[in-house]
Amino acid sequence: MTPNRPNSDFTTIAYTFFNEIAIIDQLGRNRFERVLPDGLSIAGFSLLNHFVRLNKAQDTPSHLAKAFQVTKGAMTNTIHRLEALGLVTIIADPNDGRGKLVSITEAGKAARYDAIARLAPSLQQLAGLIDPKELEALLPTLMKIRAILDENREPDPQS
Amino acid sequence: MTPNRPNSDFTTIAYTFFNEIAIIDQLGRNRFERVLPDGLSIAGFSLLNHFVRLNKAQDTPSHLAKAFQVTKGAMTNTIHRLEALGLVTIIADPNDGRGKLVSITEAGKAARYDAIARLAPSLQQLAGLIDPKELEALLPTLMKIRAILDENREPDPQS
DNA sequence: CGAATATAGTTTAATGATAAACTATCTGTC
DNA sequence: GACAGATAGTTTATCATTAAACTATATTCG
Repeated sequence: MTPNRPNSDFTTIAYTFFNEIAIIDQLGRNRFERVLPDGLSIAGFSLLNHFVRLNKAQDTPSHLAKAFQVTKGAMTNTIHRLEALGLVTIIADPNDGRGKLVSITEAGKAARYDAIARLAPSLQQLAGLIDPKELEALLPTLMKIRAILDENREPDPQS
Repeated sequence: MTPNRPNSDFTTIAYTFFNEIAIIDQLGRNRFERVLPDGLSIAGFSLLNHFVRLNKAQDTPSHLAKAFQVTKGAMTNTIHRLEALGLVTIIADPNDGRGKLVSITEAGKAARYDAIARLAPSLQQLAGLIDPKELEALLPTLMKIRAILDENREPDPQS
């Protein structure tokens, strides 16, 4: 694709790689979204899942934004939507006048559980079509690449 | 993550996989966007690149939408933006009153070439950090997964 | 202490995308 | 040849996101 220049090999591989990644992301996202209960986005589900998986009682918006690598504005939006659905609560941080503390509610835990249950058939189908070993074999390299991209982005996203 | 249920192995692997994919997509996209000339989006660049790589003189919006797996509305938007920049032309299809034909302009080819040149340093950096062989080794499985997801989505996106 | 700076969160404008409704044209079939 | 249905493209409303400007509170240090 790129006119004669060194590393045009790498260029082609990288281009193909990112292209496949983008399409898989799109298809995976789409498949997931279709199945999520009304009003719950992937971002919202991920946040609920974060609380349950890490067994966290509370977390700050700014820490959440960093954990999910989105801007503070995006996190404000996600949290407020979840709050409107009654799936999280937001309180002022008693120890820091600037901060807030987000907690998952019982309804939030239930919504997460429900979302996982709804997701099951879709995953079941995939499990029959993709060899889990083959999928698993990709993970170490993907994680390595992710870490490299993460460490080497130009400036940080607005933080 | 999922309460005791068969295939919870696969569930965990799939969850991790899609999570890594999403982050890599986001970071890769971001890295790419920063470097693109003003007003040119990844979608726009991909379109220009499509014309040059496949050496196509013309293509229809609907074919392009299918090729890139986006909705017709998204393609309308992408094409109109490129047209506003003078990078493509849009004419009525003489053989089909419903259709249009999109062509890349000389300015469009130049913009694509320029974008690739701007991208080079970023790729150069990555080439030094990621083993091309390791990256390449991922491609067959990624492509297989992409094909499986593609063939097995519930309904087609609005087509 | 007080001023400069950093950090937490919100808001605004813009982007690229989707889904769905809509218009216009084409195609097949009775 | 007409009508039902398919197909091409646009438009509208909505979404999740970013970047940047903004407010408010904390922290650091001279």
